[in-house]
Amino acid sequence: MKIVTYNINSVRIRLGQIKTIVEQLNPDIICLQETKVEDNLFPIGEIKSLGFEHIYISGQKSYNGVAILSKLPLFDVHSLDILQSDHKRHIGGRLANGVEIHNFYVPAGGDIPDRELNDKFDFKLRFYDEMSDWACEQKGKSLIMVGDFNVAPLPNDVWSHKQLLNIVSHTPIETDAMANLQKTLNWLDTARHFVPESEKLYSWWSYRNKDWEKSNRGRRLDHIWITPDLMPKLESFLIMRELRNSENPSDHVPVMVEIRD
DNA sequence: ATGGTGGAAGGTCCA
Repeated sequence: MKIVTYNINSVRIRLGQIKTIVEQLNPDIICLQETKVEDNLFPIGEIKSLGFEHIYISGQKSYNGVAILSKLPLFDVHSLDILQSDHKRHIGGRLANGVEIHNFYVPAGGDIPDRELNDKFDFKLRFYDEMSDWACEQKGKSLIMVGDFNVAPLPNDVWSHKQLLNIVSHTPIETDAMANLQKTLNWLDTARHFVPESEKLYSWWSYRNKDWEKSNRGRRLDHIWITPDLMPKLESFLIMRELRNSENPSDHVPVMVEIRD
């Protein structure tokens, strides 16, 4: 079973990228973030025609929005409202084999890395605390948690550890919050299971760099974590870097893991 | 200290 996570930054203008993902990876499940569309305007028909019979959406106008596109049915699908914000930032459900999939879009947190000066940064940190509380309640389950977590945890998850230590997404208070979440169920960061921590690894490059590939100032913001019981089933991992060069790309690229059924 | 780009909405916010 192949699972992809992709911050698509508007599902309606990037159906072509979904088609490319299907052609090149043929995933069973695609988890999207930042769909940026209300549910009644979601392009259900187009995505069904790409082979995803089961589509689960939790969208809102203009901002946020998550979706799970699946060839397999999910059960007890639900959308958590973390911090009662009305932001659509989670959708999850359970596969027939009992494994649960949870798709999160963690708040970006604004520009100023100070929770006193910046409400969005405070919101992000509280969101992580809520996720940790939620994870503690899931003890004993087989879980796959994916999404845009908006934190690059390790020194080689950013282009310059030193230069990003005070930049939102890589500050110690954020990487600590993420580490706390990771400790809750001893989550495995699948990317670093396959790619050693000594290697640079990114899933996002800003739109604001003239030549993203030449400057290569990336960050690894998109993650696929699993509970340790699933570790023996891991088959492969891929970051679909080339999609950053597609026509009209998202600033994120898809991240994929393959797990034996 | 600032601006660089993009999406959606719609005379601006969020990333």
